[in-house]
Amino acid sequence: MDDPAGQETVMPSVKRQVEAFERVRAARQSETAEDYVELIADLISAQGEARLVDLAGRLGVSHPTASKVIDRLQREKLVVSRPYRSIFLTEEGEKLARRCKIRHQIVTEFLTALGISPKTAELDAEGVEHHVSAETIAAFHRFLVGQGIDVPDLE
Amino acid sequence: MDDPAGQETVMPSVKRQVEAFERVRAARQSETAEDYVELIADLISAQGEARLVDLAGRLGVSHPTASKVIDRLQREKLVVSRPYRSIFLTEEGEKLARRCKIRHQIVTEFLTALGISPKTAELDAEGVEHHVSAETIAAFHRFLVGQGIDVPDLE
DNA sequence: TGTGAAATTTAGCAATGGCTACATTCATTG
DNA sequence: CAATGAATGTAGCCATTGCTAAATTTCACA
Repeated sequence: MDDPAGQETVMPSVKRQVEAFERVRAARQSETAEDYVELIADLISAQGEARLVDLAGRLGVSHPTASKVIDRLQREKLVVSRPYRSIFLTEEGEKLARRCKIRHQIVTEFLTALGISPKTAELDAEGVEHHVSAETIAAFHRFLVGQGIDVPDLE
Repeated sequence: MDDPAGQETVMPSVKRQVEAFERVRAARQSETAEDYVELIADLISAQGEARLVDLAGRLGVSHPTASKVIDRLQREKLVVSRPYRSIFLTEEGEKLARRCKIRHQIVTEFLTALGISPKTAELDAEGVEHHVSAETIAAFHRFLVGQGIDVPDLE
């Protein structure tokens, strides 16, 4: 009983749809890590160090929650911290943070260039950034360059 | 110790950043519901009914997993199903599905119009769609219309 | 009509990320 | 140098969404 007569069925192939959902689930896995790592990098550059309180405060989350995530990131070698001390990024964490920051900027500027208000652009970018592929980022970048907007290079 | 001298600190305000992260967390809550509801609508329109197996198959997930999510959606009054029977949408579920489908289409067509390959556009749209605000959807829509591309109305 | 395969449900496990409440450590300052 | 308040850690709860394995129901067909 596939696609009964007279019905325009516009569904993606099972294979592609499964692939899409798998990618979304994978992104969900990395989203939290990316947000934390990016924030930690920002805090270090803004305040010289990243404390748990500030992280939790910026994320709008309780400190025990932030603490648990930091534990996970430490297990995943993205972050280092000693008890009661502030949080540092590993090499790998720094690399991830850099990539995320560039991607975040491109998405934000792209949305702004489309005529979206700065506030909405920032709010949406925070969610969208984790789901845009390299190809899409490249397209956003191309668009910005085409508009004569100066934007960080893609390495 | 805010913004030490000689350091260009480009961080959003705490308030806005918290708001952004809160919105992302809220979106995570609704993402699953939206994906399921949209899929159920598609399956019903394509095959006349939505069975658990097909749902799970399309999502790339085990059926017990899909079953648990359906339970939740039923608690949330988006879906109805009797034991061992196929799955239906409530009024509310149908409304949600319609909104999601339109949004999904606009995002996909927008990405495609930007020059992104159809495959990537579909893959990325699946993740992005849950994180674009009404304002951003409107901007995408405007862009498509500006390109002379025909696209469903925003109701 | 009976039976076996397919679909669904149920039980139970794990990881993640929320939370509150409480314990501990650090660091400032009186 | 001791005390107090802020920061951090720990324990334990919950919901969600993954999974596998096993029980149950439905249904089609021999």
